[in-house]
Amino acid sequence: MSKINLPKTYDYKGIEERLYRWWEEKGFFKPSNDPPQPGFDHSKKPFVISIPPPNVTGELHLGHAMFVSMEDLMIRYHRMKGMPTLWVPGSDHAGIATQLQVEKMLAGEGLTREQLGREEFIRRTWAWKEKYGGVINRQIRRLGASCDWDRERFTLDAGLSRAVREAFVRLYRKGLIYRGPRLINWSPGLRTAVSDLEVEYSEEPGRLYYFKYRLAGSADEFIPVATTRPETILGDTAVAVHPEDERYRQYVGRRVLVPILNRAIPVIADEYVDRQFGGGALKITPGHDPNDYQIGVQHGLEIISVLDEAARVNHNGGIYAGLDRFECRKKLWEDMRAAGLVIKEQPYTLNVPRSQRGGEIIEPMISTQWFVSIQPLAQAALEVVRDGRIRIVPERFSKVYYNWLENIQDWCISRQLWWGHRIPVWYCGECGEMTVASDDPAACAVCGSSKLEQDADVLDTWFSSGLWPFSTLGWPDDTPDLRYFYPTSVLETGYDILFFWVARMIMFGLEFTGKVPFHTVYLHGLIRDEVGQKMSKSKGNVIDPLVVMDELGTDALRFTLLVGSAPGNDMNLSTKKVEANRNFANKVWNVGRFALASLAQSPKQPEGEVDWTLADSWIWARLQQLVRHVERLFAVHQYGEAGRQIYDFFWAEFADWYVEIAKLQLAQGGDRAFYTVYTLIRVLDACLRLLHPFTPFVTEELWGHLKRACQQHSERLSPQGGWEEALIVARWQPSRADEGWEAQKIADFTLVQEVVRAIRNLRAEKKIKPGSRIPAYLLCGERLGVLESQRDTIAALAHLDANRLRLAASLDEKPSPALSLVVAGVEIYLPLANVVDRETERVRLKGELTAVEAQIQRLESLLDSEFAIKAPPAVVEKERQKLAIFRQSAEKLRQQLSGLR
RNA sequence: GGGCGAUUAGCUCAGUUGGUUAGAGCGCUACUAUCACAAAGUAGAGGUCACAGGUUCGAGUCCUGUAUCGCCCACCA
Repeated sequence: MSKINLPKTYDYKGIEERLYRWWEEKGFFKPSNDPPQPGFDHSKKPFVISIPPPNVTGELHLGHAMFVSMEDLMIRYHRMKGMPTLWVPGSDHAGIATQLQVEKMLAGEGLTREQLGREEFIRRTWAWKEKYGGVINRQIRRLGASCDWDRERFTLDAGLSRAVREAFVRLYRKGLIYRGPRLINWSPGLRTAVSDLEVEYSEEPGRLYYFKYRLAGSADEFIPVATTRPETILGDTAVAVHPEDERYRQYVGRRVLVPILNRAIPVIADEYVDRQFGGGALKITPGHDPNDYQIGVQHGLEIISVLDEAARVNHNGGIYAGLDRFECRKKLWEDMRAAGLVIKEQPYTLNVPRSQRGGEIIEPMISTQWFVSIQPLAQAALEVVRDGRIRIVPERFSKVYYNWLENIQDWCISRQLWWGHRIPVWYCGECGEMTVASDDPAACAVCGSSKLEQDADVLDTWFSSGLWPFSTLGWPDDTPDLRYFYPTSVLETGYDILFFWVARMIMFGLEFTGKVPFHTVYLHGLIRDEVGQKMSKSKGNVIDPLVVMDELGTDALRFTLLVGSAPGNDMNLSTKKVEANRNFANKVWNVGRFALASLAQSPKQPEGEVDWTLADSWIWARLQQLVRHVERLFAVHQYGEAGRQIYDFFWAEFADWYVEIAKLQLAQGGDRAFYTVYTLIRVLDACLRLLHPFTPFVTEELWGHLKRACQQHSERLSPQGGWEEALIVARWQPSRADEGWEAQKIADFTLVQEVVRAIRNLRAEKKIKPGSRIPAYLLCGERLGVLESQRDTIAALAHLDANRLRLAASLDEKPSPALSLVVAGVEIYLPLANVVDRETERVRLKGELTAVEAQIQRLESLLDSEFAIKAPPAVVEKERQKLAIFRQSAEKLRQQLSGLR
């Protein structure tokens, strides 16, 4: 092998960064057809993805690595297909997460945000964002993300803030946003409202407390009631019983006394009450329980809040005012026990609502907040998926989506935070009326007073994320980007944010642009550790993608994530898998080295006509099949399966077989060598194109070497249409239909493979010295022509002595003594007297014969059944042929057996 | 309570228009420093495709049911 200056192992270090910088500097990440550029053509259909904006506070984790890999795959594929592609990057201001982060930093300085004041706190948060906010997107670059960084957006930047205000004002004017007191989920630690989605329920051991609700004006009558949260007794405004419950019917309409407080409240009847549970009666706390709230509203009950914003008991709690909710629970229960009101308590499994963010226990509370009337939006969002204008992949998630939207509650969008989009509503100090405006108003819209104060709350982070696909393209302005790139093509993300984000984008997209924001939703699964557990710092099972990229290369990580699981299915990741794919990258690299070295020694031009070998034709035919499969799989979003097939073809067929045969063909020199190099180059080039969306770095690097070497060598080696500037912008390998000759070549080559494998197998079994050249007879029957033409190949691959290799249709006198075997109807004899033991051979051949006879029997009965009549003729014919070959084989095995005697 | 997914080799997983000998990687066994690659090569062992029915000429694949595990939604105090 001539010297080529490529290292023996693929060394991604250095290559990845260099290539990424080069791609970016060259502008390859920008759409090939860009509205601001001269020659822009509006009629060309673009392919567009909006990135799921990672939290600006974030550090790269495998979830990011997953979506970046998947989206970059789609983007690179469509770019190579020649579509103008745009991948809009950005990040999310992540209200709560960021605010907590900055507060933590301040705490280090002994400061609180209250001490700083709102304005200064926000200034500090921006400073923090400028300093650390770029980390996540630098990490995303390392994955090879080919986003148009010139279009990078941040949910809190000026343009997007304007979009948020505009959206709010439009919804408000349409009557779809309202403000009012409602029972909401309150996070006492964060001191803010959160939406239903931000509450997670966890099963935890707790207690169920039974106690007496005494009837007013009666010394001994009481109704037994059970609760899991005794402190809420302070806010009870009724006791409910089932209307048909004989035990308590008599009490309905009378009044009972709230323990300790001795407030008199009514006994009401409601069918909601489960007679079987607890004492069969239900205390009603409309101020602190969602179900009780419903009942309270229906019955016109008083609603009493007993907790303040830190979940301490407020003035309504009488003597308990000022106590923390859990202290109160204890104290009140003790007092009730002392008062003889306690019946019993028992262990009980609770479903505790906890904050998705801090993990603290959420309190349902009455609070004045802003809400979106979600019904009309949800209806529209349901329709577009039902009628197929948006397709969700995998399809099963459509059902989940429907189910959620059909049961959706109004969305609480106000948060009592400082970091975020401030609600564009001003309250007049004179007349008290609201002014809702997209631009800061100078005066009250009602009375004209300038004494205005803006609402202190900010919007839920997901409100701005919901606008992302179009706000990033310039909405509410009618920009060229918006006109050309919207609606986007695919929205790709994890199924865990289907509700948080995807559904809201669909609702907002339809509402504000009148169009679906994307046509396809592709949902990937979550990444877990080797044994299927969620990765978490406390478990210590976290795999850091940055470390993996450092140690095994970006391509290896990407390929693993892309090929490791089916769409929507979770994936268990282990570094073992990444190692295997690192090995694959290395395999690609080394096939490349081989091709380049071969090229260096090849004749410049052929002198005669093209004369393809069987191997040449075979690999080409198989490549065409592969390209067609990949094309079909991509069309149905089966990217993993496509990658797997490319992997298998590349390794098990191209590298293991074609490259080995190429070595023989190259040794022949002349035109044979030239056309072998040509085939190597063409197939390698095609594979690099197919692999590029999966493993962009190794393919680009190798392709660059290949291109330069070919250009120096010969015009004849250029791909059709010439060499493109870079693989990232090269044409996707076109798929073409078979021309008719392929099936036979594949069948012929498969026979060669079978013969070679059979001989190798027997050699290994008989412990014949590896590499030693041994004699052989091949009795080929009607296959003589094919095998004769592959004589040298077979001899070399099976380590036969070419001078003592004899091929014939048949022989009257069989070689003996000899090891013998039959494969696909071909008889093979290895006349090696020293290893032949007649008895062992007899046993071995008998075993073979039994196996073949079993197959014959199976096929005979199959072909004798209705199968022969009802199955498609082609399928039946295939089985007939198999049977014929098995019969041949059986016949020959019998001969061999008798020859042993 | 409702819904979804998974169940295939020792382990981790593919297997999407149903086609008759079920694949990969890792691990395992034997052999191999030969010249693209030892991060490799060659050969091999290893599976009643969770279970029970059904549809079909034919089921890992479609239907029904069961079991186990996991997830989502709802939230009976």
